[in-house]
Amino acid sequence: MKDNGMGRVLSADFFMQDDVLAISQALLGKHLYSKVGGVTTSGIIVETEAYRAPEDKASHAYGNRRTKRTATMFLPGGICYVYLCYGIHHLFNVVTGAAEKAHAILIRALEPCVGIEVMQSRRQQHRKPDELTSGPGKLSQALDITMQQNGQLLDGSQHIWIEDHGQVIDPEHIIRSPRVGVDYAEECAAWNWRFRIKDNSWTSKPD
DNA sequence: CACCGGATTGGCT
DNA sequence: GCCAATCCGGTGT
Repeated sequence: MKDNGMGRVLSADFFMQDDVLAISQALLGKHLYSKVGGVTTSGIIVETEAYRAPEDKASHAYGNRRTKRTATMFLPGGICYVYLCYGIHHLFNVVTGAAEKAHAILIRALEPCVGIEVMQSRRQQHRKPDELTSGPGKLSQALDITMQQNGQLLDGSQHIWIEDHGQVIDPEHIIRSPRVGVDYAEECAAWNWRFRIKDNSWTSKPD
């Protein structure tokens, strides 16, 4: 366990847990950091979604489908899974569980914390504070997360890591709802695998 | 090798 | 509220 003086970097033990739904909720209130090009930025995780192969039809790895893209998800928990969505947006996921279990958590929204001015400049014309990190594509742009980070370790030795700063989210303050944009996933689309901090203004739209 | 469509966003009607 | 942007993964021929 590494400590930079601010918080504890989450260790492999945390990400290797088997219950991706529990980890998705435990990540709320944790701090996601990026250090790319020597610049540090961070935000508090306020919204997550779980994706769990093989049974989850919304997962890229549904049915344990192994391709060049999904290979990352079959690696041991504690690494980044990044992919390009709609040819434009990089979406950032945390891989969890043991090797060969393709579990992943999409980070959907952050409350900006460190390096807000840098994030604003990366967001260019969309620098309104409430548009900085209130969506999975937005937060990747703000933290400069690209395909370069796909497969990287989250242990603090690379560009992306997650810290525990002691903030605890009361389970009663977590909203559970269906995931966004997975209408194609048939019965899985109704599963309440989206988790948000109640009354937090930084979560993504739609509600 | 052609086709379909997406874990989104922002601009325009 | 509608829809284009823009690339490539996945599937089937």
